[in-house]
Amino acid sequence: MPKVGIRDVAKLAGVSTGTVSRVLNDHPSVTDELRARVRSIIEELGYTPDPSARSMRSKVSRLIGIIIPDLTNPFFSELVQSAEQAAARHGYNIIVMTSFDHAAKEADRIGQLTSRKVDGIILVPSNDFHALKLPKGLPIVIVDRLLPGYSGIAADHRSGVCLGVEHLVKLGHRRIGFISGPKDSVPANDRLKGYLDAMELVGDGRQNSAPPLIAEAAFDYESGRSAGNYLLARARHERPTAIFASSDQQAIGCMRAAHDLGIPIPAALSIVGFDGIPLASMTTPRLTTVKQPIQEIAAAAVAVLLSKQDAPALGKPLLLACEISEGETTSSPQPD
Amino acid sequence: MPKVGIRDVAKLAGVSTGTVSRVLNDHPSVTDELRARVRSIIEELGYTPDPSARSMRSKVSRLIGIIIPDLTNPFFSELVQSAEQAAARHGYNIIVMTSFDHAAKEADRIGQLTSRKVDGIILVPSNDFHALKLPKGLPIVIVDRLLPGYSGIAADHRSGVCLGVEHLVKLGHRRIGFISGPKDSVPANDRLKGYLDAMELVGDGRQNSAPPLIAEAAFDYESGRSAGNYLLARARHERPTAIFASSDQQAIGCMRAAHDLGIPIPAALSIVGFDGIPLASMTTPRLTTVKQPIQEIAAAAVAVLLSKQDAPALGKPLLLACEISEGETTSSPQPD
DNA sequence: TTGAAAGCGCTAACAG
DNA sequence: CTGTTAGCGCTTTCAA
Repeated sequence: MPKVGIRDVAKLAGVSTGTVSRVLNDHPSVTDELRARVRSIIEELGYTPDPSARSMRSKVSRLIGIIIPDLTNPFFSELVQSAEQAAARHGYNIIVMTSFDHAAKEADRIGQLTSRKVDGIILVPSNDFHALKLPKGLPIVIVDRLLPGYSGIAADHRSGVCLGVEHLVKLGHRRIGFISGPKDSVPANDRLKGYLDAMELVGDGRQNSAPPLIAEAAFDYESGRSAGNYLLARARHERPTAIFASSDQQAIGCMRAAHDLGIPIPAALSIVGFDGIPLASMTTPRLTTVKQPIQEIAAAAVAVLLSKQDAPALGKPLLLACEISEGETTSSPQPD
Repeated sequence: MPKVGIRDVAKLAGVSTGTVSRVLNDHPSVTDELRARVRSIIEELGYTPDPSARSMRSKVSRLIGIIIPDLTNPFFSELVQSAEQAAARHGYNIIVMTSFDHAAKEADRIGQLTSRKVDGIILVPSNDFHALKLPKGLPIVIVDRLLPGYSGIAADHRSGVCLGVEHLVKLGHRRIGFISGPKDSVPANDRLKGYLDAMELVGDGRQNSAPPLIAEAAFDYESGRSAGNYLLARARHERPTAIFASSDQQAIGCMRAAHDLGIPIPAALSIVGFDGIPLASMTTPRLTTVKQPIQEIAAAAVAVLLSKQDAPALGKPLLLACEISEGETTSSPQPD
């Protein structure tokens, strides 16, 4: 089968290759009649334009690159999946790359994507990221881990966490612990701010001399477990009656810590997580969590890229609202 | 900055574009001296060849497509990540696509990848997959869900499950329940065979009149939970003392079922899962599971593709060994 | 071993 | 509105 090219179509339709090309690209200046004829021939021949040739001439590859720190993280895999769907709706495909939170690898990947001539990049910056040198001319949108000085798209972590903590407050909790993320992470700090916002309204209900109710940790399970142990290993009257964790994985680790200490959930301890990954609904008991609008974030990122309005380098980030997903790890506190 | 092309390099090096091209492609017939000179100029100019132009002439895109049913499934996301790494080591990039277990979408995606001129496709076929019409000439390797009549690469599910069940047997279990996967799934059936293999050696220790110890289910959490309820909702003497689940998610669902029925794990019920996803080590108690060699599978798939030896259409599948990962959900059975 | 030159399949001026 | 034509940046004969 001698591969069918644009000239075959042109010949059979009795038009020039130029016209076929214009039909292909939905150029307005083609008679409806011709357009129809060409379309049917294309159909008949099963012709598909060669993307390389196209990209070479037009500087458009219909390819979007997405770089994330770790695909094993359910949050990111859902992000990628959502981006893939959004892109597919526009005839775009996705090249995925993993940076493993390694700035050098990340820079390399950006270079690869640039030379591949992708039409845009969705980037979740690595944590040890410092000087981002964005290849200019290439639209790039920062997602989730917003960088100070760059605009981007993310969930509104601050108000989301606030929402979750307020939920606990409404249930009657006052001594509410917080497991934060790594302190050099922008989203982690936003989440911390959300916690502080909420706590300011109610006071934290503990003596000034009492140990702090905030534990810093990485976002993973083990760190959450350690942080949970730290927060819970104290006398009952100064132990938090509820804990808000900055990630679902942390929350689940914290559940483990509580379990090992013989603290029943939610009877003696309420726990709320953050992220809303599938995992959250597979724990026993099911985790109450603040759900990030992952699909919306991905769709917005793709939309920005396709609209060619390369994200204004210093504009305001687009923040999307979270919502609470109630599970079985929250209840009113027991009287002391 | 006027983009640097191959002629710039050629000019500066005082050679022809042909020579530069040959250096780029490691063509043997270039003097070491020239090769060195050209290389240094390339370095100096920071020249990177245009993949589109390259691909157009040479029919090589350095792109690999990977189609999976669902990126949200941790098994697949790890597979994709591993493939990405393996590909990157060879200068290849990955285009991901999700089929959502939808045969039509899958066919469409295969078409897209074909017209993108990817150098190969890694395919985890959708479940409602029937007639796969593989575009010939395009290397494609079937992974995980092997298709009868096609060769491919997968974990050795059968012997893996056998391993897990034998582990239970060694602990002293005889009444071992099994949660199978959907019956039209090849891997699910392989896993079932592994269970039967192992049980044949020991007998299943139940009266012939007793209800069967096998429950069919989808691979997800909720299905595992239902199946667990089914297997456990019976009198103690005919209830299994151990359950092997065909997936970790099922196993976790089953843990939930046991919990709700007040059956302590592992004291009154041992559970073993299958897959070895990160999730398995985040449950309380930690899940004992049979781990698939995901990285090896991905690496092998990429290797097959790059070696251009398009997987022999009817050859024998390559089966990679699983290993057991011991958690806290298994122990010897309590005496009745 | 190297250079010269002919395209790969398509798009985008430029005419008409 | 449509046809003609000149390349896009590279690889690859074909000669030298």
